[in-house]
Amino acid sequence: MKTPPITDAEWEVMDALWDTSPSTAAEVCERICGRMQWSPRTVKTLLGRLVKKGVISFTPEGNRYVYHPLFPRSRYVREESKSFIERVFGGESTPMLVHFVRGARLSKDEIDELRRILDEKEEEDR
Amino acid sequence: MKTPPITDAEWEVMDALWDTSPSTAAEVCERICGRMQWSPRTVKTLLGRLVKKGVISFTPEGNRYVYHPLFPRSRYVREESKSFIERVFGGESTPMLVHFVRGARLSKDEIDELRRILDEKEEEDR
DNA sequence: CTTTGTCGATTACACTCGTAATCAATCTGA
DNA sequence: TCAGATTGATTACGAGTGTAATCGACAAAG
Repeated sequence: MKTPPITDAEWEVMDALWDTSPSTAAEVCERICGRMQWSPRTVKTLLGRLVKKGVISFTPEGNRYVYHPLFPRSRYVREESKSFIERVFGGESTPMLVHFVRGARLSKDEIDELRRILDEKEEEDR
Repeated sequence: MKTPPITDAEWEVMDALWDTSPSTAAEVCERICGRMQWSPRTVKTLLGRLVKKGVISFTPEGNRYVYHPLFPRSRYVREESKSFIERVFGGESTPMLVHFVRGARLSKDEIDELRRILDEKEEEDR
């Protein structure tokens, strides 16, 4: 099943749900309405749209709905990454890596971690 | 000067312009209308919007305009990257690097190149 | 000169997004 | 039991987007 595309505002809601689910609209709002300066209505609208898109689902519980994601976050990370790399680096992920590693500010530890990962990759390649 | 945000369709046009500029509307269309299945009208609309946004400019030449970008591509790459990392990795670029290096398929040469970059970074950090 | 094609400018139009208000049903506290 | 709070559903509405068509000016062709 293909993941439906979601917008910026919807990501915000999804992040709350991926973080803790299932959650009611009120619970989601509690986690993001402050930071986003959103009315609870806005959150409900977004939840409704996400349901209609098939990105989340819900279970009625008393008079309210308890919402839960239908896809793991990693799935969306993968797709967002793909379209980002596609658009900005023409689909080539190695130049992208070079670009970012070159531009990153990295501590000694982080540099070592990346070296370790490269070592592993070299291993498994053989 | 802050770069105005541009949409997906506008990126397509910008890519053509970054690739070869200055260019007339017809030249841009020649490069992308086929792939995008766009009418030349569409390209002209987009060029007009980009001008109005202040992303490109033009010089009248005879009865037509010759368009050119006002910002280098790298500038937009930087900003797109920032908002992507913001959204998907919560602004933390090191976890992002780890994620991508881990997931990449890299040749021996590419692994070595990345090692070299890491070495350089270690140098300059000291 | 007149016709025909092309240019940029203006206008179109349905769809999406962000941001909510309203409404009908239902729960809850007094 | 009854008024107020809360829920999801429906509706709103301006700005932005994708995708063009139309219009008036001008240039090239005949």
